[in-house]
Amino acid sequence: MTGWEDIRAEVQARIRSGVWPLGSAIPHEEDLARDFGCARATVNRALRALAAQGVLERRRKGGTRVLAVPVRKATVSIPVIRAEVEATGRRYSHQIIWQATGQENTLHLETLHLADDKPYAHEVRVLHLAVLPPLPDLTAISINEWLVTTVSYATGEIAFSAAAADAGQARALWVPTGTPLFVITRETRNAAAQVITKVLLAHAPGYHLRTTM
Amino acid sequence: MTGWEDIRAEVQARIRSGVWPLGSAIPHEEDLARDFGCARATVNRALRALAAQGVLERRRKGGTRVLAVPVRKATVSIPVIRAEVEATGRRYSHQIIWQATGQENTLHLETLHLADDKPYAHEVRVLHLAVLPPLPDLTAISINEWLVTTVSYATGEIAFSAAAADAGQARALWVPTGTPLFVITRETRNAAAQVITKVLLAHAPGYHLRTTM
DNA sequence: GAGTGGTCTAGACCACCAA
DNA sequence: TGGTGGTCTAGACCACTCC
Repeated sequence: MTGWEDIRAEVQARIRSGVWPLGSAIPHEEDLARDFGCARATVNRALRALAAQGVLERRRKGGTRVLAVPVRKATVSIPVIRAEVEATGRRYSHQIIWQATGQENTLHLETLHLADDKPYAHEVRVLHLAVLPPLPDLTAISINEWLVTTVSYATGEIAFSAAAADAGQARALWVPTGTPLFVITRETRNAAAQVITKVLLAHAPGYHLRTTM
Repeated sequence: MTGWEDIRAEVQARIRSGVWPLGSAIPHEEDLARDFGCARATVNRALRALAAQGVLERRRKGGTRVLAVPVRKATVSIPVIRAEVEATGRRYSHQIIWQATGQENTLHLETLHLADDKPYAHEVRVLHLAVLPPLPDLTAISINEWLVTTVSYATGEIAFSAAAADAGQARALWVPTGTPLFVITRETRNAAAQVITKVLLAHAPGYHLRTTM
């Protein structure tokens, strides 16, 4: 009857109804546990979930407060491109358009990802070889997929934007220069905060990145 | 010494090193708890976190297995536009460009969001009035912000894409027709799965949606 | 049906940080 | 420095599913 999901819903209801206004502090876990007639751990689970959603802000000693500015948070999946293509029933392939070694032991790679032999996404990547194991044969497995399965879990930043196709992207994706492209840029670092790779991925027109709230 | 984060790291290490190959099943929580010398709840917390990350797949009775295709998951914040603008130190304002009532008790709204009086984003929205409380004065508070603070937590779908500016967007955002725009479309439903609102939000050039992994 | 993850409890200790 | 959230434990019951 009083699962942590129920408590999450009840807390949300109290915020929405104004019992706990935006920006205000809410009672401590122990008080809430007594109110709801459950263990503190159950309250804790509910409040942690709300904090992860962006509804609450929690601080040791500072207590829990309702965020003054509600923020919707959505989780987006960044799949391996091969899986993304095959999920739509198409055949995946990729071509290395160009590669060169750069300064500081880096490898620059320009790759075209295809779905049923039609351009799907154009990728420009810089790899920092010093912080990576020896590379595999990149014609057999895309660098994208190899990194995900090989490198230990890493942190990084992602940015999504729209940009006009430059000459290289236009040629690779069979579109006129200036065509709007959905662009994902990523910078990935290993556990020691060393940059592993930087990527700029431009998707062919029609691409949508979908998620649910 | 053996916190749930340590266990998560250890499980990830075993997956990465091939002890537990992609697609394979891993031991039950109880076994792992004995191995790691901790309570089952601690293992559970770690494995749940990995499942949320997209590393593991868990099913009652079916056990836990390593996903065959690793998926990176990133959480993006969808802020209220006013807060988003003010976070950059600029002054927020908005204008209702056009509105009209449509079929089935709907309200169509075209809004321009501004930062320091320069176009920031162009919004086209359909509201289903039957499932909403009476609307406020929309010149005082943007519909965006009112919905977030008023409507009970809702589910919905979001999609990100790139599109060429149409005539209306171009006029509102002071850009030529055809300019690449970052577009967010949203469909929000209430707890009864009734559609509350649909939005198409086109951002002025230069917009980036950022997040971390 | 039975095995596995999902969750709750009551108690405890700890880490952090605002007062 | 004391209060608050973060976490761990040992045990228990439950719900979902695969067999």
